[in-house]
Parts: sequence; structure tokens; C-alpha cells
Amino acid sequence: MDIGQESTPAPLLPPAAPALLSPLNAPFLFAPSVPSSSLHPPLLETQVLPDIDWVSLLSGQGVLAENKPMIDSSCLMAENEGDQDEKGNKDKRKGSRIKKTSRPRFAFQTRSADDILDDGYRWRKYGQKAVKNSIYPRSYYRCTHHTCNVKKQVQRLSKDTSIVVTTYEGIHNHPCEKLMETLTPLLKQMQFLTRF
DNA sequence: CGCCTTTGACCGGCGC
DNA sequence: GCGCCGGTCAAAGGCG
Repeated sequence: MDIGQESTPAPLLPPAAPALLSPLNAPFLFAPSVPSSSLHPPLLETQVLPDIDWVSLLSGQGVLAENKPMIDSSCLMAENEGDQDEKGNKDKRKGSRIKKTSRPRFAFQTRSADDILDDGYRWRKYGQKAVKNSIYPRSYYRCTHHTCNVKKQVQRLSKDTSIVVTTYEGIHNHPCEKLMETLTPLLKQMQFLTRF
């Protein structure tokens, strides 16, 4: 089962996580793109749980408690997903599920008291659903950038209530706002200093 | 006023 | 065909 990662360029996402824990290959590490102070310490701690079916999670199949396949309708997107506008009506919603395309999906878990970790991007919550075999609901977020179609799901583990599983779907096509905010004055200062 | 969350309704896929 | 389930929409309301 292909999670789409192999056929795509080096992903920028998720920028937030201190480390991405790939279940398939060697752990895919990436540097935090936001200052550590803007994350959610002191409880933030990324780790792998042995009882997570990561392969299923990343390939859009059932996640935690059962092996039963799960439909990943979020992967049923039009091919030019990046160009879709967001003002769809119900008819358009039907039309947007024409074709299955594989999108890069990344999942990681954090030990945190907060469900939402600040990854530097702006997200709009568009849904929340109670899921089977979990006492906690799953929340659905979409990147608020108008040209960006990245989504993420956030769910707290019922087995270990201190752990939050975050699944990113897609790749941001714009820079991280908070990162730019942080780096811009730094870059300006560097430019100033290098003039001498 | 703009942006966000909440929440019930709706949709499509799957299993029986 | 029907029911279940996960995912999405969009109206309504809250907040700064």
C-alpha cells in the first residue's frame, strides 16, 4: 500500500512536529519550523506507540482498534485539488469525489494536554465526529490559506488519554506564516550585517 | 466585521 | 436495499 510519499517531492509537512515517525521506513525527521516557544510545552513529547497500526493509518485504513478497512473518502479528490475553490455546494461536493488520488499523509502523536499543537500554520476546524471505539471525538481541520488544501485530523487516544494523534494530509504550497514572521527580522539583520 | 468554532444534516463507500 | 461509519458542508452563533 502506497501512502503517496514516494512519488512526491520532499514534503514540507508537517512542520510542526518535532519529529515525524514514519512507520514504513526510517524515521523521517524534519526540523521544527517554528520556535520551540510557540509549540505547546511543557507537555509536548513526540513518540511512537507500539499498538498503533501506522501502516493502516497512513494508507487510509482502520486505525487503532480494529483491522476492518476504513474508507478514506478524504482521498477522493479531483485531480487538480490545489486549484479547487472552497465555495462548493452540495452538488459540487458530489463532483469533487470523482477520482481517487493518493495524497501524502503523515501521522504522529504527541503527549500533550492540549489537543491542538501550534504548528505555525493557521487552521480552520470544519468538522468533528465521534468515532467508533474511541471515547474522544475526531476533529477535522483545513489550512486557511486560500490556495492550500492541506487537512489534518486530531484525535485523542482512548487507551492513553494523554496522547494526541495528529494526521496531516497533503503538502502546504505556501510558507509557514509564523516561521516567516520569526525569520524575517533575522534575515534583515543578517543582510544588514553582511553588508560590511 | 471578519474569522473561527459548533453542530446537525448530508454524502459516499462498504458489509451484510 | 439497508444500516453503519467516516468525512464534509454550511448555517448559526461567539469572540476579539
